[in-house]
Amino acid sequence: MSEAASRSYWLVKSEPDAFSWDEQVANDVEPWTGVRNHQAKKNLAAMKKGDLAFFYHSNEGREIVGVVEIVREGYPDPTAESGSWVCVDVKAVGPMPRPVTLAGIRAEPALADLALVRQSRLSVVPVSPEHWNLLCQMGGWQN
DNA sequence: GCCAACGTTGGC
DNA sequence: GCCAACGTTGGC
Repeated sequence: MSEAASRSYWLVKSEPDAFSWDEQVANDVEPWTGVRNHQAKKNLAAMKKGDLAFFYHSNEGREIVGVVEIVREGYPDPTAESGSWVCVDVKAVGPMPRPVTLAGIRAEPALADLALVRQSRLSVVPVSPEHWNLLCQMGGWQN
């Protein structure tokens, strides 16, 4: 059983005005806080150390700009007073050689059922290994 | 700037 | 428990 076989893949969104890829790179490791949606919380809670996620710029850019690794699994979000929300820590792995735009994703029939496309408002979504590999190819990312 | 999708709130 | 009103997200 290799590590890759047990690894899960995700996509997390951030508005570059609020928190950009450049800031992620500068900070290296960053707590992914502020998620206040139950479906997104469920996805955060399911993340395991070593999982990888695409870093997507929503609103401005609308493209996958980098890859991050989950370095700390779900724990109570310190920015939530109730203590009932979840965050993880993510570490910058590297930038997409060629950012994958939303337009490019929509133009690819094989990605029609990607959660990013189907549930456009959800900020933390799972990515299947098949979709991950295809998106990596499109972005010139060496797995 | 507009609008569609969707989650939340509050009246009944 | 239903549903209309409203707020937010995010694409275009």
